[in-house]
Amino acid sequence: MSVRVRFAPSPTGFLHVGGLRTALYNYLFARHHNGTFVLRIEDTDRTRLVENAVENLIKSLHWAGIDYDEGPGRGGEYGPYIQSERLYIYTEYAVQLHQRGAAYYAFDTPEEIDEMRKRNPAESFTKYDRMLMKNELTLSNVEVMKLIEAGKTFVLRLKVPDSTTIVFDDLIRGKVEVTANEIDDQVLMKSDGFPTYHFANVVDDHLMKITHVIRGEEWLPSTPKHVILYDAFGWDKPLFAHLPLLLNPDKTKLSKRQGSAAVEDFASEGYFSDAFVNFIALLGWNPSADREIYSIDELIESFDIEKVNKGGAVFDRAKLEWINFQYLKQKPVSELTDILAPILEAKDISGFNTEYIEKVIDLFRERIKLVKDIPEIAGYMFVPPQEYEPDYMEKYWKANTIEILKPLLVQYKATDDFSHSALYELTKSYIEGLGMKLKEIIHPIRLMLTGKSAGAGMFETMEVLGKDECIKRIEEFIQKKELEGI
RNA sequence: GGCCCCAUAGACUAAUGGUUAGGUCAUCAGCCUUUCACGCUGACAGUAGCGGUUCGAAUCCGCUUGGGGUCACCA
Repeated sequence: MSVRVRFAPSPTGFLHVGGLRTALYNYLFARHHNGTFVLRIEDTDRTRLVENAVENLIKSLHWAGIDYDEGPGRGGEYGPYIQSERLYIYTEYAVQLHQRGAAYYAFDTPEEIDEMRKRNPAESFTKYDRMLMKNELTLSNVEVMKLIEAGKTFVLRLKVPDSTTIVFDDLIRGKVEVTANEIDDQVLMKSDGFPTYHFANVVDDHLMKITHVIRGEEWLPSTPKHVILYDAFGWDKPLFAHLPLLLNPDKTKLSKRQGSAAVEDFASEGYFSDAFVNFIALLGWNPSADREIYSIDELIESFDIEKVNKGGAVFDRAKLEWINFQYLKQKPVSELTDILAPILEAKDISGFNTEYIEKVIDLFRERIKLVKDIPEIAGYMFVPPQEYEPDYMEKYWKANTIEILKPLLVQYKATDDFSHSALYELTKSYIEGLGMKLKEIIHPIRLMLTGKSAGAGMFETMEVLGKDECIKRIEEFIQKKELEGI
């Protein structure tokens, strides 16, 4: 039987990083087994619907390079893939489940249920008390009919079997056991006619022939309810695999409160999607541990759901940045230019051709974390420095600096070869001829050209900046200094 | 609190009964040097605790401790 897995997010906002990891593992599993990866939208909570959430979800998945075989916008023979379009299906199966005696109708109002829960505040577990509430088990058939005819709303509840033990196998955790007494009579169909997650997810996974349910660990406690449903319908169960959670630095479930948890934020911050996926993949699983950088094909090739860790993994930004940097070093410069160009444009920096931008990128790619850092760290490559670091000035600008510089400037003007190696030779022989060290002149030059103490190699920077620009900046700086001197 | 899950250094992980417990990030130090980075070299640092099984335990079992998840007409 061929493998079929699904990613089933609810469209309540943006794709969560944890959601992306779940999607990724499903994707890796499907591709590894030449199976099918389904995207299903679980939008059965009408109170939490968010505009454009589905589009955002798909956009983020697309950014990450995770493509699905069946789902919204793509079709497939088990559609529709949006649960709100499948209501007639759930209704049908709800009736069937009721006929099998595995579920019952209940007429309690939310207030009555609240009251029931408050009745035993000391109780550690406030299960729906099926024998004390208003439902089919406590009312006569006549009373039930009356309530329905009176237009009273009702829900369908799962009739959890008494005193049995629910057992299921988890691919990652092994055998999990829960006694049925601990399980609540879960609402399956809400009074608005929509199914709850628990019901819709079981019906859909069955109808969509899902073979492996790979989802976050937060679903582990409700899995016994799902198992009861499969058994009540007499359906084969899929295999379950509950992934460890992604954690905040304080070990709680990864949330937006502690830094970013939305995939699109990382995209807009400028992380590379392949680097991000690489990083996420290694949170909870590692193909071998002898290296950190893996292509998506390598991840697919070696993915093994049974080797996924059980414990939660802290999302560590420092490691993300390091991995992103490894990709940054390797990327073709054209790809980086495509990223930088619009950023420059947004900052009203224009008039630079691609060739120049590429040179700037190569000069700085090992000095930045993200491409978007370039305008900040290397703004002087595009606009002459507006200010000069006082400390740096203090340290390297001496009373005689201008006198030393002037003859050198003449030589710079005279040379036709403004390559970094030629500049190096020229400068070095000049300064050593004065009995000085190279660094004694490099710092003043850096100051005049960039205003900053930190930057790329000086002569490399000069080469990229170009002869005209360098001379212009030096002359203007000297002029200004001399004016100040008067 | 009940139930469930989990536990290798600050973080991510490897080692599925036999290794001086390996790698990576972070941190620290040194080297390189033209500043900042990169790079290179090295260092620090771990099997939560206690019992048991075994010739032998990070690995299997139990207890304790710690952490997390979950207990809705949310997913």
